[in-house]
Amino acid sequence: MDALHSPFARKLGAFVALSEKEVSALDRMHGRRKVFPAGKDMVHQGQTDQAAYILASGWVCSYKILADGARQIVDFQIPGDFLGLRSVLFRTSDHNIEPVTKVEASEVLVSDLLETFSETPRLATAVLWAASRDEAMVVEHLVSIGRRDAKERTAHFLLELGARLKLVGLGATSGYACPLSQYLLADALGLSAVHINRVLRELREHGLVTFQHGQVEIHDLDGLVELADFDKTYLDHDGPLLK
Amino acid sequence: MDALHSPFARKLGAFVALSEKEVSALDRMHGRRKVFPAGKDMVHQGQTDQAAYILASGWVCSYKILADGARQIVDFQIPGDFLGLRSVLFRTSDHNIEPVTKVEASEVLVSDLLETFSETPRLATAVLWAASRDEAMVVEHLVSIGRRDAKERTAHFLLELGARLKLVGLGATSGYACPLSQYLLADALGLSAVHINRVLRELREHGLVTFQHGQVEIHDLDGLVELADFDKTYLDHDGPLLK
DNA sequence: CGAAGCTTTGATAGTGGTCAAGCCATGTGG
DNA sequence: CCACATGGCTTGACCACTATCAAAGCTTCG
Repeated sequence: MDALHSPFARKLGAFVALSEKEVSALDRMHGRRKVFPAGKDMVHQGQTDQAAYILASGWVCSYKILADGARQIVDFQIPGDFLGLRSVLFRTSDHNIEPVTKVEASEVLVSDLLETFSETPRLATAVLWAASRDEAMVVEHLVSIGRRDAKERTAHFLLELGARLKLVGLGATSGYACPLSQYLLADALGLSAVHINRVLRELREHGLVTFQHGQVEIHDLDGLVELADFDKTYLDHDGPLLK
Repeated sequence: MDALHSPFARKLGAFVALSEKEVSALDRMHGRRKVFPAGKDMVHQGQTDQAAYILASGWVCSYKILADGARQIVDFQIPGDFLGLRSVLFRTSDHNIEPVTKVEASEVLVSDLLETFSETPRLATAVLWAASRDEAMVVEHLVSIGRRDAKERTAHFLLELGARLKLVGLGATSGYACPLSQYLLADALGLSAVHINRVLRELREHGLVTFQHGQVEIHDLDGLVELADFDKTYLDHDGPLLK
């Protein structure tokens, strides 16, 4: 597989223009490749010593369960995303990770990671840039749940997901394939599955987006962006930010 | 001032047992001290090149404003907390920072920070540990807003704040001084100020907590912890985790 | 073919928002 | 020293958004 077309390289390439040397350093960072079946937790709350992974294919979600059984999904990870970078460095995991689909992921050893960073510092910048973007997304997610109503929140979510997928070559501004059930959407957006269903219908009836049969089709990008108060700079990644 | 009693040293000391050498290295990291008046933004969304600070006294909040004027507070920072660590390293700030009270903060130069880290690596561990805890708190905040009702959410918030304050010597498990208005609480918890008021009354009437005249008094810790589904390990920091 | 999971829709109810008004404390200016 | 303005707190009335409960249709899969 051409490394430049691996989701991870594509994503980092959007931040930092990568030389051949850097791309091959990226490759060497990947350890053993593992496969996880859908639905069976990869990591549990309180688990220690788990590895870090780079997602090669498939989607996973990170979530927490409350005492009353309610679940809140904090984030989804898609191909090219890092998994458990922070928990491997500093703490036992404080959340669960579950594959949404069948997942392929490369294990990353901390030692390899650090070595790569010291040899090719621009990669360190790129990885930290990506991590920082992930964090900003959690914050945006918090804002969404706190201050946007169900329709705005759903619109924002679908737009953001689209932007992320486009970055790794898995989607276009016109739409993308999305394996999430309405239950998963509900747990991510802090809503009930029933209500998500109604909201999706409304968005569809207003000619904004369609989400059916695992496919998101964006029919009115500007309308969605306005509804969601979406930061368009997320969408405009024509070239690397750092040459 | 005895450095061990500075909030920042106290906080890091809860993670890593600090030697005298490390404490003095911490001191040297502090740059010029600045004072900010309450209510006037220190940092705006989109601003670049702002400095990082360590809060010496006073409280600040980090927030975002939506197009319709709604505000979501992402986090409060209290003495001993780092401010803008991440945005100074990687990006223009994507949120605003406003002092809740008059604030004193020491500027931290990235160069000094990195130098300190390479000379006393255990401090790097401690700082990153603290940063990682802050991130975990944002996630917990997300979970709260997404899946806890107003009463649980408020209880959780007051407990967490208490735990954080205790860590830097500004509170006890029985209560603490808290300069937040009900409007600020509302914007942090994703509720309206009116509703916050009702919730606080309920919590008071149930004999759980009192929050009046800038003072939080915890009357029934166990009851609160159970109501909020609060992770008690936050509370139990008798000694450093890393000797 | 039956089971299981996901989607869809209706009916009902509750949590929390909005609007409005009054109260209290503080601070400022006359 | 009083009058007024300001900002925060408190309460009531009303209503909207979203949850919950229930049931039915659709797919997928063994």
